[in-house]
Amino acid sequence: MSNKTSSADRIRAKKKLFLDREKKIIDAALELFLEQSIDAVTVSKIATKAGIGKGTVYKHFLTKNEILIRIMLDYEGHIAACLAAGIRKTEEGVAGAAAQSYFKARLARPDLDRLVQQLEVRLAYAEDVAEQLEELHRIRRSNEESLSHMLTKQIGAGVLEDVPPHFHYLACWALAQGAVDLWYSKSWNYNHGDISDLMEFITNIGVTMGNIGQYHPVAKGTSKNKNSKTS
Amino acid sequence: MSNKTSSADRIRAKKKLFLDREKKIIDAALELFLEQSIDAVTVSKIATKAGIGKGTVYKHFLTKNEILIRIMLDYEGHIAACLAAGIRKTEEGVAGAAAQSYFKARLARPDLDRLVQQLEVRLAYAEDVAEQLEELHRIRRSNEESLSHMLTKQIGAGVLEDVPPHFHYLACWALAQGAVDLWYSKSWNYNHGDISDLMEFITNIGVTMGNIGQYHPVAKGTSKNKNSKTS
Amino acid sequence: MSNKTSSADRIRAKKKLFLDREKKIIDAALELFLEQSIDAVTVSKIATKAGIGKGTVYKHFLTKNEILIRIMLDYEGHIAACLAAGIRKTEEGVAGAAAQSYFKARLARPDLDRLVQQLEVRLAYAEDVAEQLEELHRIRRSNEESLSHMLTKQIGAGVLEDVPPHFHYLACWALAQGAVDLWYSKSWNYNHGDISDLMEFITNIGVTMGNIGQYHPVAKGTSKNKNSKTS
Amino acid sequence: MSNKTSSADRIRAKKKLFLDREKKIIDAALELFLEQSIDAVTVSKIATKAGIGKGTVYKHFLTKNEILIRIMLDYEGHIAACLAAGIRKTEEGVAGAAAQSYFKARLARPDLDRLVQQLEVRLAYAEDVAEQLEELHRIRRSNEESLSHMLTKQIGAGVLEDVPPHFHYLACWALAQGAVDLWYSKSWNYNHGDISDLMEFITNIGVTMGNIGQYHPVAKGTSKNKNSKTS
DNA sequence: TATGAATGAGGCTTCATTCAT
DNA sequence: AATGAATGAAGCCTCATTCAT
Repeated sequence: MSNKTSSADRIRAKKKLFLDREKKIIDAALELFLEQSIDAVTVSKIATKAGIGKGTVYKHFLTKNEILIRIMLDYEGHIAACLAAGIRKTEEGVAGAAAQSYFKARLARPDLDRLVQQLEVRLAYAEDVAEQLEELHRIRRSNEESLSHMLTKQIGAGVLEDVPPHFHYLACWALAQGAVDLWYSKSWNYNHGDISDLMEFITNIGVTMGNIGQYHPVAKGTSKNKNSKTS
Repeated sequence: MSNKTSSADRIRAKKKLFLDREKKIIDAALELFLEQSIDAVTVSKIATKAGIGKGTVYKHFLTKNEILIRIMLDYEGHIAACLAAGIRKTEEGVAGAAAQSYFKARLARPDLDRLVQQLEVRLAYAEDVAEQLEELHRIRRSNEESLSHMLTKQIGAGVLEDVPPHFHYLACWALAQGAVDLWYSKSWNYNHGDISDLMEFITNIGVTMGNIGQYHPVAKGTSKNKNSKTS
Repeated sequence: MSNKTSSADRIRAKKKLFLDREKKIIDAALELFLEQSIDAVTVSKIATKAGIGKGTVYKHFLTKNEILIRIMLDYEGHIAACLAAGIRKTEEGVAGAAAQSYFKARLARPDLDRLVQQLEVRLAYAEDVAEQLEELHRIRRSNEESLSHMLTKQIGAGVLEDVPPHFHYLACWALAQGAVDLWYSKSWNYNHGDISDLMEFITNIGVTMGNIGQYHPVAKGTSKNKNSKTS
Repeated sequence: MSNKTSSADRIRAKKKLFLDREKKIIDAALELFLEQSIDAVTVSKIATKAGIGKGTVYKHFLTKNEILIRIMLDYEGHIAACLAAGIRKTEEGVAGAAAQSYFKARLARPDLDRLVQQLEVRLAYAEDVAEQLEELHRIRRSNEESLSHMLTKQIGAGVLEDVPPHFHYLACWALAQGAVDLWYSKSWNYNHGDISDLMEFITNIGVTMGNIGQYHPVAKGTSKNKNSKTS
């Protein structure tokens, strides 16, 4: 009997080892993607960084693209969960909680968020992961119904402008998307010391965009203009 | 004398032919980039599509990357010009003209705009075009001063929220960026029939974001909700 | 335990196989270089001749130039060793042993020697192997000190002409270099049947050049002039 | 009649122009070959340096190789002439004049001499200039008969060692060849300030190699060893 | 089961030569 | 006659994937 137990243990241990290795691969890939050009990341490098052999990588992922898609799925799952939580809060009465959560989630790791955007572009035409890519979109859309329901209510309440409800969340998505791009854009002179204030400013816009009625600019420490007229 | 003239003519004709060929290459590249994955576009394919030999491409561009950067520079120059025109209008009193122009310009050819975004990512680490990439950023920044000046005035006038002026145009940039992404995103269920209304909605947000005071939702035909409560 | 042993054995066998393949590549390259123009030898041809895939070559050598440099280093190492042995003999009292050894070594495989000379010219401006090229020169110079020491002694003893010691070995080097060129020169009418006698004649000069005092022409069977006046 | 004359003049002028241009091409090629790697010299560069169009080059030379061979033939013709003059002097009684002239000629422009050596290697397998290459060898051999005749006499006189006469001039050729290589070799530590003394030393060896009887080391200023025992 | 050597398709680029003007 | 744009063969190298050990 102890034999059986130890055998089961061994199997379990092996499984754990296998899963650990999978995570190692993902992490290694992620690290590499974030520190260098995407094209520069080869399967070889990933394997080396993960501390395993190149062949082993293919025991876990059928193709290189599957590693990429896996990173994307993991990330989008996380974002979707955050959004879902935000939606729940909104439904419980906290106005703007959904957008707030969404922005916060996406701006928490802008580097990773941007990476996922870029990976998506690479894989757009990849046939070997077309199905998983569809899964990715499904995850993104997973909250659409709740969002629509929520927004329709708010439109009905006169809080939000009366446009098709998806206009609201799509605009919100667009702004978040752009905010992430902005974070890493080399095109602007702005002082990067401002970055969190800037993101707060943008988040605030995202939370209130489409709102009807008085716009409430303020926000705690956003204004850094000493001699502002409103102060 | 007629000899001289015809000789000059001939040279001029040759130069024109040469420049035409350059445009042909760019156009061929563009067409291919827009219809398939960027990695799938090879110099060979470009040459074939342009109806010329592979070697000829290298008479016009030092490297493949120079073709890409050229596409980008051409485009960004156009955008910058549109923005500059908008800024002028704003300064002449047309409120929101700058943002309006900017959004219009970028959403006029969202496919091209998106391509340029993607090309930029590819070239981020390319050493052979580092300088031209810097030039690209210079073009983008070329209007920053005018923008800052204009926005500072509007902040002073109490029209815009009192934050560092660049917050305003960066937020605007972010939203435009995201709007373009949205256009081609496959992640959403929304009816693409809506697309121009949606973009108008977003543009409207872009034009008024950061504005203080009453938000004016309407816009001509934006609302398509037949049984909206406000109607 | 047998398991461990066999595992270690397997690893060792693998390593040997790998090194064997390296030798195969070198040999294939060598064979090709010796039978056709250097420019005509492509990596593809080398791989084919070695019976392996093109990509495999790059598992062993970072660039094509590294194959060339490797051939050169191997050869120069051998020559330097021969010279070193000759120097030792000279120091033990065998007059002229160093020069003798040197000539013998270089003329043992004049084709290979000449190839190395030519490869060096090709690589003179190659940036990717600049360092290894320096190593090559280091190998060549590795015996300079011993040579200088030895020659200084002989100059002191009045055996050699009193010029800076390096004059002697450089002259010797030059003659050897030229002798190799001569071997394969197509410019001369001389009967190639003579070749070894000719080389012996030259070697003899090399061994005695710079010697003071009676020159001893003879040498065993060098003279083939039947009706020479001195006979 | 003046018409005819001017027409003839014009033709003559044209011919001169044509020949001038040919020289320009050769000179440009030469200059380039001497200042950079041989492979780096393209027909384009030659044309540019010569100040003419690429196509024009092909009006003068059928292929690129013909330019190379032309450089070689010009040079070898010069060397052969120098040697011929030396031979004449020797026959007039000046001992060693032939070898002396030969060494002097080849060491006058060691860079050019070396270039020709290298070009020869490149063209060894070139089919398009095989014939001209043969011509090159013919030039080199053009003095063989005189040399043989001269040397046979000296052997008969007991001045030179009794070996086939070509042994003597081949050995001499080899040393000259090697001396040129030595000039540009990067493999040696010797002080390049010595170079002309070194070459004089080698020339001296070349002139006396194969001589029977007392070796006369000296030579005017060759010895730089202050405390030499023979002084 | 893990490994990493082997593979070869395919990308970018160069340059001698041609030929229409 | 002079030109230089056009050409495309051919070279080097990369890397995702396979497979024997």
